[in-house]
Amino acid sequence: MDLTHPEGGERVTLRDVAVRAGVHVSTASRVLRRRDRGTESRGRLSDTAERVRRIADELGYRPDPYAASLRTQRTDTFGVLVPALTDLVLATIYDAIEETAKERGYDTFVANTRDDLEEQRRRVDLLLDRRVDGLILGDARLDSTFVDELAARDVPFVLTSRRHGAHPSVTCDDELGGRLAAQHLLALGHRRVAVVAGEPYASTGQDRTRGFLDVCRESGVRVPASRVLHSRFDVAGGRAAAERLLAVRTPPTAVFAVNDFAAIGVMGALRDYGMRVGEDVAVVGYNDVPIARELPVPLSTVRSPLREMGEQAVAALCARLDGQDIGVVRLAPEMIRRASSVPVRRDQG
Amino acid sequence: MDLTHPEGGERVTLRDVAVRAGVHVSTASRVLRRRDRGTESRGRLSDTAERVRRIADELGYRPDPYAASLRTQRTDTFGVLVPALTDLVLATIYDAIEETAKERGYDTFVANTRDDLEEQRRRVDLLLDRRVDGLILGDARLDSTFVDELAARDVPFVLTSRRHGAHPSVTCDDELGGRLAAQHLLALGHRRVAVVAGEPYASTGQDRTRGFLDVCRESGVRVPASRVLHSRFDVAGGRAAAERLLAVRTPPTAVFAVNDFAAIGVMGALRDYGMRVGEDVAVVGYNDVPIARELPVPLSTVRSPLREMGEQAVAALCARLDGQDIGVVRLAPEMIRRASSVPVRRDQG
DNA sequence: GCTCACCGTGCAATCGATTGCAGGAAAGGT
DNA sequence: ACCTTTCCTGCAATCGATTGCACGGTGAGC
Repeated sequence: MDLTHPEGGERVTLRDVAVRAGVHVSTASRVLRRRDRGTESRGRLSDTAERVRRIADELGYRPDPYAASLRTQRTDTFGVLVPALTDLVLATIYDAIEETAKERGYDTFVANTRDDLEEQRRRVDLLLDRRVDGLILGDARLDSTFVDELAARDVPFVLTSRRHGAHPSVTCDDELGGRLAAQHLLALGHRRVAVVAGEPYASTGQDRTRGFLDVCRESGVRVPASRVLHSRFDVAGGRAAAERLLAVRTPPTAVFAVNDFAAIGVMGALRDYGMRVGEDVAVVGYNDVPIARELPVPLSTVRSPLREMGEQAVAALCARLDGQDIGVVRLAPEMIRRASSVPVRRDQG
Repeated sequence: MDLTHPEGGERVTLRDVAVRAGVHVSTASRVLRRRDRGTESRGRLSDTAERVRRIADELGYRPDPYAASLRTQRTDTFGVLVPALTDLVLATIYDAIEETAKERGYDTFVANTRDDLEEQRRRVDLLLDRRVDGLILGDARLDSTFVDELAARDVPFVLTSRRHGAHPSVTCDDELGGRLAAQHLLALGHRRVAVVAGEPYASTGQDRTRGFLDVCRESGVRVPASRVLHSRFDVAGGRAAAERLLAVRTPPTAVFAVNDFAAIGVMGALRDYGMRVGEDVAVVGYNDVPIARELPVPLSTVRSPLREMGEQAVAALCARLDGQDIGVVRLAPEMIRRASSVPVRRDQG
């Protein structure tokens, strides 16, 4: 067996490379470290450097990132917190975060917090134990001072998906998104409208709902509190809210759900009540996830730039680590009209 | 300011605790390390131990996991590879993996490989650089020898979602699942059936398709090759395949898609061709993701125990690290009947 | 009262890298 | 030809923990 190139056995360390190349380990470190910097173009390599690199390649040397961080006090990793990866919205944002971070030389650690305050604290502590260089939080809650505490502790972080006060964040302009939805439904002639508003502690639901209601008010359309219901952001949540909305004498002719999955739940409830989506009740969602357009009744929705949010969140965190000051970034939403929302019928009055 | 308890400043190290407690750092290490073992019950603590613990708590000491792994050569972390976290099926499995791993004292690193062979190699190397104690692969490809190579390198791993030869794996019994789908559709009287078969390199799609076709053959129902189409596992993939299936003189009366999202894509295509799901063409999916039952036409599907797969995959990997031999585990699927598949009509014959 | 075992503690090496400092060689300037 | 600058390299300390070894004290056993 070829003991000089251990495959499944012991790892090749910098020392192995150095010994083999007949140089000191510090020399080997410098040579290999420079390579990473990419400043290759500046002049030819010395013989030694050439040799060290060749041997490192031959031996399949891979530096131990932990040993390096121990010394440098940097880990080149980010921690990412999400309420749940099974939520396609957050999964998409995380996907973009991971990809962008990698391009910039960072690895990421994700953690699910199930929107639980205790879990949020625990997971952040675990991530900080792992010496992450910064955090991206996708689960900020308006009813918690946790992000304020983080800021006070000087932990570098950026919020995404949900914003929180003046803390650095990259989100969709949800208030505008809510306004677009309202303008759309009102333009179709709907006057008896309802909102499936999401969790009260999430800025997403709150802002979308506020924008929506603001436009209604400005247009003189009254929306009683009984037609604005909080809900979970998933299918079951939308369904539960819709069941309450429909169990009245004059149900709404249009429902704005602040999340596509909740909107799908609303559609399910409508079906069970014998009502046709679009024809009997208009439904508008939020985010424009890929299935929205393929549903048996394609879902009208407000598109939010999910991947862009992830990308910019990483950019913002990097900028922050560079000492720059990033503020609150809001990306533009776009109204997508589909078959689930059509003009109100006369008899729906 | 209270310099004895640095909040945002330098970290508290074991040395700080030791000095403060008036003991050697090794003593502090031993005391705190024993706590983790949980063998607390065995007798009262010595004064020293008591003091060290108290001080560690007061100072908010948190051990540096990297420094520890450097010495112990264990990281208590697993690496997890998935084709994409934006696929709810894999996200759900990962969610269970993460939770189970944490219960057993392991942190996890996830990586997306987009089902790309190059990326798969790269990401595994990065995970191994990070000294993960083991890998869980959710993206094994039948057209690649990568897992064979990993096995040859003695890297501890377990496959999930997709199996590969005799390598340790925890999957759904997909062949049985395919059989269930076929039995269901044939029992409804369908004879002109089609399969949206997923990617050819995934055991999931392959096994489900094989099971389905086996039952058809055993029942004397011929399924021409033109009605078995490969596809991506997402909505767009199902839609593309369905468009080809429907662009013929006598389209099938039933379609089995090996994935719920692909099934939703099929439903979208049917709608655009003016056909009604369930009434004109039966559709059966696979996995029973939560939206399946809330779709305007609820989707019949083969339920696979996704969370259980994740849990057992972790258990299997732990067992393997304990030196035990785990074989190929297949969990039972279940047929869920809903409105998207109804008895064939006379005129469809 | 003596011996042996055991427990608690300290010492120092170690894991695998990075980096400030210093010495020597080569290159460049006058 | 001499001095200065620059570059390359080696030495050794360091990051924050863990752990084998040795030593001293205490308690048990006879």
